[in-house]
Amino acid sequence: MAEREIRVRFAPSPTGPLHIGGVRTALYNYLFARKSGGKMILRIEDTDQTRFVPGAEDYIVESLQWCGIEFDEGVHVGGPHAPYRQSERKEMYKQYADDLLQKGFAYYAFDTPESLDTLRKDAEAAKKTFVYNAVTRKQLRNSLSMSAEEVSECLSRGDQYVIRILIPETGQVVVQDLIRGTVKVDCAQLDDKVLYKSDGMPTYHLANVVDDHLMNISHVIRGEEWLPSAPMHVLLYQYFGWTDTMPQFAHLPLLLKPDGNGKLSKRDGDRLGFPVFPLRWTDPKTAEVSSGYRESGYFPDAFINMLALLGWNSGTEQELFNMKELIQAFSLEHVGKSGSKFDLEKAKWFNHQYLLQKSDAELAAMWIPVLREKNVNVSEDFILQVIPLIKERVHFVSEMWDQSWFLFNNPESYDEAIIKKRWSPEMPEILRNIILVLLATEPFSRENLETMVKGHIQEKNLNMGQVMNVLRLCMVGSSTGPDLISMMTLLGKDLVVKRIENAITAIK
RNA sequence: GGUCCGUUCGUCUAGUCGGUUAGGACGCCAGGUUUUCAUCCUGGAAAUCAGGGGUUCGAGUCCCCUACGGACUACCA
Repeated sequence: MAEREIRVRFAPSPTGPLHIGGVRTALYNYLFARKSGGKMILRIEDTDQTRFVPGAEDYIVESLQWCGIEFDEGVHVGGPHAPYRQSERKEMYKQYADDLLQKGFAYYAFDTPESLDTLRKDAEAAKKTFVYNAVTRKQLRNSLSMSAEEVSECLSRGDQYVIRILIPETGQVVVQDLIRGTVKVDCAQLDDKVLYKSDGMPTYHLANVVDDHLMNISHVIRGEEWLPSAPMHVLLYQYFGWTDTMPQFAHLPLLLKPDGNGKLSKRDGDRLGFPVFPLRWTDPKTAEVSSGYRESGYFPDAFINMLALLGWNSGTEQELFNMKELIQAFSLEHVGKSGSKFDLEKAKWFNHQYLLQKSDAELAAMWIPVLREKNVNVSEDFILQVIPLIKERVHFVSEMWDQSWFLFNNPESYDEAIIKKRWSPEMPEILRNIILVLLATEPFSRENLETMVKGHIQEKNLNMGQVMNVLRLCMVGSSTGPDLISMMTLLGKDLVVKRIENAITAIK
């Protein structure tokens, strides 16, 4: 077969925010396209008008942009196959449905939704499943069971109708899946799905196949939930006579709930306390807010790295990949077959790794707005000195304040447990002597401080651990925090002395 | 219920040509460093490869069965 240009698409439905499973699908498409020098297309599948959610499309575009997933063609960037919104392609689909009708691969059906609903309920009551297929279609109201006159009468009268695919009574359909291998299904198991709805819109199945063909898509990489309908899609390609340009399929495994089983859903995030959406989303109807990775402080590259490894691996022991490296290393062959559970701890670890990779200046730029909000008015230079002291201790920029507030504000209380453990009646006297030493330390540099303070403690034969920890208590109010001497250097002589005096007065 | 897909440490996974002490990472535990905590370093526990049958000198790897899990089963995508 001749070399075919690689063209893949990500085709979400704007029915709400894109969840991380969708982002991962987009990512794998993107990596696959970039790896092979192919094109990446964003198509919006909005054929269901009843489920349209305002803002969802913009949300999808913004999310993907934040993730660094770029498109060569699509609803927001245009391209040779525009429009890329299926609602705007509405007029194009009818002719394809008609084509199928003409070839006898599809038929009109006049059953009302209510009548079908009743049939389904009856079947359910009899512990069976109603299927619109070879065994039932002759008993239903359609162009197969009705006379030609009756059909044209219904049509000219303007009766509501749908167009259904005609599944062969016998035979097999074979789907070649890049991830799952050969999947065979008996036609008898398939049902006559609606291709064209009574509102004049195609269903996913028709629109999807037609657009993939028209847009010359070479590979369909989508979620596993589409695997059961893939045989019908293959059949459609056969019916249209497009088998020689039919895309190759790859059905991705699902993202599962971290606890228990089942696929990850919006509710799980709320329940387990982690975002399932890339960006924060406010439901336009209910005003309900769902958290996002961006707002939770994840770096896009960390988020993408984490997501990429949920279902794919490089085959090596490398775990940290930037987008460039992901593109280089990606291959569908290394995509797993089984669903993977999201792991919050590992997601945090990834973010920590990326935070460590950022320069102090980058972190300062992200942190300063947070500090300003807390009315912290210190020089940028000071902030730049704080960052190296605390960056190793946090997963997120948002956690930096908790690790450093005492460098900006004096402690107002002192940990009782530490007082009990380290404080002694002679401590005020010892501290006063240390203040004297501090006052004599000139310049107040890290090196000087260290030799002066430690030298004094040794000289006076004091307990190093006790004094140092009390000094930390004076500075921080508790027993945690970065290196003591570094903190004291940063705080400066006046503040250090003041904090010791404060502590002496406060602790009795 | 039916159809299809799946099943290696708690979690993400390596393993793609049958011969490995079944490897790595997160998390967990211990020791070291840091006179604190975190980081970091070292080490450890952790998978009878879902179970059972085959095939084979030899099976996580091939075949069959069973179990369990999941997806789908709309004029939704």
